[in-house]
Amino acid sequence: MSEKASRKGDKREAIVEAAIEVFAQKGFHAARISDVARAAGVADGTIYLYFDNKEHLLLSIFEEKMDFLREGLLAALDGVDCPLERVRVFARYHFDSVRRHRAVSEVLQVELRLSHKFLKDYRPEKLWDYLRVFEQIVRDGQARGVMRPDVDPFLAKWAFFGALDELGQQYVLSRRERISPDAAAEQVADIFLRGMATNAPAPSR
Amino acid sequence: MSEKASRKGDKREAIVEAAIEVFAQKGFHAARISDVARAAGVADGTIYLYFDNKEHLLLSIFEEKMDFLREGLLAALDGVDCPLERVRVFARYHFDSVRRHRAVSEVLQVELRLSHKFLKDYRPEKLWDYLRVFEQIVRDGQARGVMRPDVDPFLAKWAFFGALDELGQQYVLSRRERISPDAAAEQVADIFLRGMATNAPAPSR
DNA sequence: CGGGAATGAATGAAGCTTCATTCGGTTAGC
DNA sequence: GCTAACCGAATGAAGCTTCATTCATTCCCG
Repeated sequence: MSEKASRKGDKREAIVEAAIEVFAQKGFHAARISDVARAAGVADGTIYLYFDNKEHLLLSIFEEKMDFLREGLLAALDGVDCPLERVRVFARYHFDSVRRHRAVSEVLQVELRLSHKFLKDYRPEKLWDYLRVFEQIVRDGQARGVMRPDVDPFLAKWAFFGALDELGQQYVLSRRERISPDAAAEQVADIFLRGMATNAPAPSR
Repeated sequence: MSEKASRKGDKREAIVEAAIEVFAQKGFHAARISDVARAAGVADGTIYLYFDNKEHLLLSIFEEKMDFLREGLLAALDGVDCPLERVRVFARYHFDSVRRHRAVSEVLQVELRLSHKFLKDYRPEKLWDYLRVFEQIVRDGQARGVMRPDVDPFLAKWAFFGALDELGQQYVLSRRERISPDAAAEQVADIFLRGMATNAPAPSR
């Protein structure tokens, strides 16, 4: 029953998940459509029933997974009021996502950058949405007086993301031998919190 | 005279510089050998007199330019004693390099990551040498008591580099409209210095 | 049986690499 | 001093491989 009911979406879903694994493993460029097809258990041509071309398949992964990540982030932040604490939760959530969705992270870390740079008209709006959450946390923190007003939220956002992303990449590349995601999260949070907080925190409210 | 004396190295050099421009512009994958050859003013086949293959050409760029960057960094740090100040100089030097060698930066930012991840046996030792300078600054700072001992120099190194690299990338991508390299350098330095410094600096010696 | 979904072999473009050939300059012989 | 033989850097057209994509055919469900 349930197998049949979800039949339609199943194949598309299988292709997406297979593509994530294959792209993470070999990289988008080196991955062949036939690799993805084999991993998904479908024929080469079937992929073209669901996606216009190889590139479109990649972009679909970006869009869908970034949406998914952002939603998880908002859920993780839900109920956390203090901007300082929200920064810490952000860092923890990010590294937790890397650990739990390793292949997705690998694809995003490498291919999203590449696509943004070289695909003529692709703008990673979904990534920006994700990061805008951090920017807003900083603005809130400044409005509440718990973060220094001379921090530039725009620059801080990219610095913070760069730190998260680079450590995430090292974690993934090093096959988790050298880096503990938990330690990385606390370290990045510590540095940025001390870096951005006002010396004398305003009274909590 | 001098033209003849330097005749030999000239062509190789021309190819490397042309490749940097072309790779920065189109990306390694999309760049054709014939593009590089045309830009360098040589024939396609000539490139293979100096480089084993396309990939080797790319790796040569990494090796040579990272060496160059590290030497410049050491020169910039020369005579700067205080670890805190050295962090600031590092950040300034990095963004200055991005601004002054935009094409090189673009190639390193994108292709070095890719190569590290997907070329079976390429380890970007030269990048690690560059970053090890930062790690050593932190260790010195801790030994002198001006940086918190609970900062992990290894993690801090990657976080710092991630922040520099991401902002550098945004600067390059945005065609320098939104980001001032100077502001970025000060912002990253500020955050990391406040993030890593001990509250009460030890007496300077 | 009808029709949409799926197949996978065939196609053809793309571009890295090769290599037979060219050509300017250097050496050696007279 | 002049010419001939040689050298090896440089050339660039063509070969060869590698896939992304297509589409005629088959399959299977209702």
